[in-house]
Amino acid sequence: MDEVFKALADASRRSLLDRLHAENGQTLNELCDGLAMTRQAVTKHLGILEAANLVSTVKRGREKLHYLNPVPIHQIGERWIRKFERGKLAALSDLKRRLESSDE
Amino acid sequence: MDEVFKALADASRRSLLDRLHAENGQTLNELCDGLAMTRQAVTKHLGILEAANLVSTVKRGREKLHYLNPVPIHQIGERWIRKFERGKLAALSDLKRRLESSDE
DNA sequence: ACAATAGGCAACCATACGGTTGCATGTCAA
DNA sequence: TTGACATGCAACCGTATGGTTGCCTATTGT
Repeated sequence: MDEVFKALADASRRSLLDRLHAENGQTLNELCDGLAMTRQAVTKHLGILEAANLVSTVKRGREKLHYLNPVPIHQIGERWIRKFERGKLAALSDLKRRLESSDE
Repeated sequence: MDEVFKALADASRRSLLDRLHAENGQTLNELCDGLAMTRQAVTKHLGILEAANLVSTVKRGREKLHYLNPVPIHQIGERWIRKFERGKLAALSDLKRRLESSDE
């Protein structure tokens, strides 16, 4: 879980996920297109995404295809974000009440 | 958005959010209890959470009360995670198909 | 009034991180 | 077969990050 959060912390990596979401199964070079960084930098990012299980790869000849794995993202939604949604209204009214009472 | 992701990337900070979720409106010292780090370290973490708008604070006398703001968490769920859930099944079957075809 | 309590500020430190360059390896196509 | 293409590996670099220590300020209870 920690690895997933850390992987998602970087905007370049989130954008890579976006691109895979738009078109799945891209090669390294395809994913490099238009990005203002070296291929090696992208390789590292993809490595981190793969280590976090957010991306799976398949080698096809001399190419490496990258596939998005949305499961960890989904799990964060289910196991982490949902927890905070339950208490949301209560927390907000708490906060509001507290902020208002500070004017007294 | 980026600030929120970055703030959530650290396990200590997520645990602070958890503690505020369990009991809202705690002081700095209360939040320090049982944590294996200095008060100053916790202060920094809370500062990052506050900068990301995940925590709001109210000063009451010499104490500072910390309140969870679940809105950014909710937004990540809505604006970011949901996007990937839509294509989830398609992506998974894509991946499955690709993995299987690599055995051919 | 004043000691204790709650917190703030700033400098410092080690390490992690994002990125680069340079070179090596493996695969395809003519 | 050999050159071009796709990727891998490793060393290196500057900066961000998480954490510490030391000291200062403000509030409070007695």
